[in-house]
Amino acid sequence: MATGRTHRPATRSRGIPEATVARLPLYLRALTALSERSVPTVSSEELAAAAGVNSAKLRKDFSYLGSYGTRGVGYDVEYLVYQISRELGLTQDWPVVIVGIGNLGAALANYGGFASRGFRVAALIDADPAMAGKPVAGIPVQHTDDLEKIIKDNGVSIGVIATPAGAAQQVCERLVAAGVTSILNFAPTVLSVPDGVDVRKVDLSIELQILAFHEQRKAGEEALALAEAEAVVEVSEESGKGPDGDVPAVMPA
Amino acid sequence: MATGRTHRPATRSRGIPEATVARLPLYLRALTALSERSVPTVSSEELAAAAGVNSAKLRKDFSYLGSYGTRGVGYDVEYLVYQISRELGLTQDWPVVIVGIGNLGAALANYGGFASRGFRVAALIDADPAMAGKPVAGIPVQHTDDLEKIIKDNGVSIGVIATPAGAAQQVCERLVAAGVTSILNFAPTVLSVPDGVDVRKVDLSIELQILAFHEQRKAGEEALALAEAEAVVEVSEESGKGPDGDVPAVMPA
DNA sequence: CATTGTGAAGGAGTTCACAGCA
DNA sequence: TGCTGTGAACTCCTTCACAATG
Repeated sequence: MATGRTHRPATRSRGIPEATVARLPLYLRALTALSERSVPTVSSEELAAAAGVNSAKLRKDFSYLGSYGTRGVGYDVEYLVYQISRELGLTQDWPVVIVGIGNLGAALANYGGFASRGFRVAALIDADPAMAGKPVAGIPVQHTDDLEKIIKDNGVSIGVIATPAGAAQQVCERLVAAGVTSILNFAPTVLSVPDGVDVRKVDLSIELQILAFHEQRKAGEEALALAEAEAVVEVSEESGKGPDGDVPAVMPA
Repeated sequence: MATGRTHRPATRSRGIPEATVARLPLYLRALTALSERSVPTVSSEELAAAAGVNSAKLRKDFSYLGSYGTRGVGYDVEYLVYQISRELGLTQDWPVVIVGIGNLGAALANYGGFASRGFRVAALIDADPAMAGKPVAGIPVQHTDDLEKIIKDNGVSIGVIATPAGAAQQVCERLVAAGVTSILNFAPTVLSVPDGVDVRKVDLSIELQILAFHEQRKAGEEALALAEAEAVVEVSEESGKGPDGDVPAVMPA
């Protein structure tokens, strides 16, 4: 779901599957918790439970990184933390800019987990001149006019867009032009970017809509189960196409 | 990625693939924009471009809903908006509660796109007694003590968790016990829930870590490309196992 | 002998390419 | 003629089940 376009066939890269990459942060979090409790080793079964995945999947995921476990014993927690951190590129420091310091942008700036793992909020940028200079989460907000300079001066390659939908594409283009190659988009828009730029999106309303779909389905199944229990099987199983009996031919607004 | 566990084999349900469900909101958004510009019909090619997917995929997705297009012409915008809305369950109203009114919770409460499509913030809940009664986004915050009553009085089935990680699992359990069956989790924790409850998670730091992985890979490829360009092919292609030459045998903190 | 690491089977999602239809 | 709808091929991911092994 991440980028859509894969980067390139990659000259015999040790291709870690995208699905695996997406789970590594989950494992890392679980491992970090174990590490803080000074647990020395952990089995695939235990770790899988903590991360909310199945153990075969976890073992296969780890097998892409190398053979870091010990048969009969499990995995060394500290060592795995290090290996996964390195694989994810968290042993280096990633300066990040957040563009759009509204409610959400401010919340992101204040988010603690940010700094914890290799990420550092290098700058906050907003288009509102009234915001300029005002500190948010201890960092002074800078004006959009200086975006390019800020990116370059700080060597930023990861940008977070938390602007209104209307501004997102333009901000995105400026970020990319200034050298950003990874974007985390909170604006409800599809961003188009050149090849080689990664975009991930976080979209509240999409998530809610997906939940609503399942919620509705549950209600439907409940009703169905009830009907079946009552053995009142009178469902006319044969509508031309659309799986659905009473739909207006034209929509009612 | 949503729930992990599928709901049940479903008595001959018209199984819309999960991947398709996850794209329907995207199509809906693009269609809504077209609708607002009074565009009457749209081809799979155009709509796919607007939604950022490929047209074959879009056509296959729509084929799961039914045959709503016209060959040689395209899709009727208004009709599709209605069909997708209905499929997603957006023709009804979904009361939602947000638990945890910190920076993020407040940002979510203020988020406009919320109300736009079938969702209504029925209540805001926080554990801090000092917050009680204080209005956020025009809605008075209520105390966690009343959580169960609030859920039941409002017939809430979708809950949003925006608490700190430590509180999330407990809040989740109370929500579920009170009747919530869909949860959108912003806390950086794995929630465990009984069967039949859907959880979707939104996790900033996971997204950033995934971006960092790709970012690091880009840097590596760049270096590789450079090396190749200089034709200095002196890569010793044979390290026992771990795809990596200089790793400390034990991690350095 | 408990637990990893992994071939092989199975399933889900994507893309191709073209038949079918307005 | 132009565009949809879809079987079939393909790629990616997950799960099974067991041989390998510290």
